[in-house]
Amino acid sequence: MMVGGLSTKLLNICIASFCKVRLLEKAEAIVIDGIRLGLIPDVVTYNTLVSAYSRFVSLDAAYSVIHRMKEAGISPNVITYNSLMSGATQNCLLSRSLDLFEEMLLAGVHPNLWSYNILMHCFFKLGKPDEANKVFQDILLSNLTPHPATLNIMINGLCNNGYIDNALMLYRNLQRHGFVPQLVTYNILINWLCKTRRLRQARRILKELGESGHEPSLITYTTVMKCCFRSNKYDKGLQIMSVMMGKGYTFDGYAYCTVVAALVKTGRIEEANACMEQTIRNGVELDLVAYNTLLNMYCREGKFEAAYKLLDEMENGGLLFDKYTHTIIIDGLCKAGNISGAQKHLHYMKMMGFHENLVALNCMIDGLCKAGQIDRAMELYKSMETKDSFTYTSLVHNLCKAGRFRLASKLMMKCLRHGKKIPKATQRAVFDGLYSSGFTDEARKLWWKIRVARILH
DNA sequence: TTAGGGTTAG
Repeated sequence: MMVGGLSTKLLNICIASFCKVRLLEKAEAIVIDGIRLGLIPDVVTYNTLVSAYSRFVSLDAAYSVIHRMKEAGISPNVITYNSLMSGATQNCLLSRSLDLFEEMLLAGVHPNLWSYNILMHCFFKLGKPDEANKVFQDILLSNLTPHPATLNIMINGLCNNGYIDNALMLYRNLQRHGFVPQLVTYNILINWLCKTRRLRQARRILKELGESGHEPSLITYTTVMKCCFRSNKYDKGLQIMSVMMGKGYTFDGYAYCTVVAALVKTGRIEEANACMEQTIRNGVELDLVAYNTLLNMYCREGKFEAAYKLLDEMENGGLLFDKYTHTIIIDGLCKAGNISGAQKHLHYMKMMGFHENLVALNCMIDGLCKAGQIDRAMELYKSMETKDSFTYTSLVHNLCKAGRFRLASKLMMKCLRHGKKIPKATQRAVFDGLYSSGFTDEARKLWWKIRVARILH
């Protein structure tokens, strides 16, 4: 429909641009203005709104648009359902997403390739790679031609479910059948190979990316930089950051958080502060992860007033604290020696539904030990359902410092028998402690037990 | 539509 040179198509472009930047109220205002001018919203108008509401607000809000759509005599089509499914999948409402697929079939709407792609993604997120693979096989057997994104979802989903070798095999097979990897494909593989410490293979894929003619993106660099930090190669990681800056990449929240977290971890707080200021100057909108990074920086600096102010800011902005937020607060308080504050927050965290936050409990154990309250740390340890090598290392190390070598030895063996690692330095401290305290027989036995555990695990 | 970021011990 055209009114004085304006058309619904043009109106839809305006609405889509507001939706893209989450300005849904403005998008709705444009719809109303359009109607006043005689421009009738069409299926594209409604689908654009459904997509934005299901991604950024809620499925209920998206359904209210569908209700308006139906009232206007327009039936939801495959794009409407795909938008709902995509929003549900992105927001981890996975069973809702599967229900929507059924609902689409019941409504007599035929799924298209995009519907199957979302369905595959959803199954992978649910940890059901076999189901996802069935969908993929159905696509191959049907008359639908897979989109490169279909293959990327498959490769990433396999990696995400622990099937990296299968993903690599699929990648090679597809290449033999003429598939030209996209930059995204390379980034997916590099990321998972880095995460699983298969660095030789990661380098190979990185080399293939270089030979492909694609220019590595900000995402590629962030992935490699993070990989360096993960391997404690901080200087190399920071060198990559300099290369990125030299190449003129504009850092986004992901890149900044990676750098700030590494600087904080290595105690380079001033540089971290400068980096964070640059982030804010660049207009990067802070999300939950960025807030947590900033919070950790304040806690490490001992700036608790600023930290609490930040927590208020997060709450006022409608951000819900997650397990990272709670852990950072508890660890920060412990490291500042405020054990009772940390315990109060631990209690609050549990009330908020985070009962088994292993990392937070480990921080509490370490905090109690360092405050000289090892028996209370042991009580907490006994009450925990799961423990990891951090739990044991903290306890064993601090028991040694307190001269309680026999208990340290007992705990350490329990840890090693469960196949969990204990740093060599901690093992040595237990052994030396037993020996120098006169428990020479026990020390010798421990040495053999460590060797046996090493062979068995 | 698909890819990158945040927490703990030694």
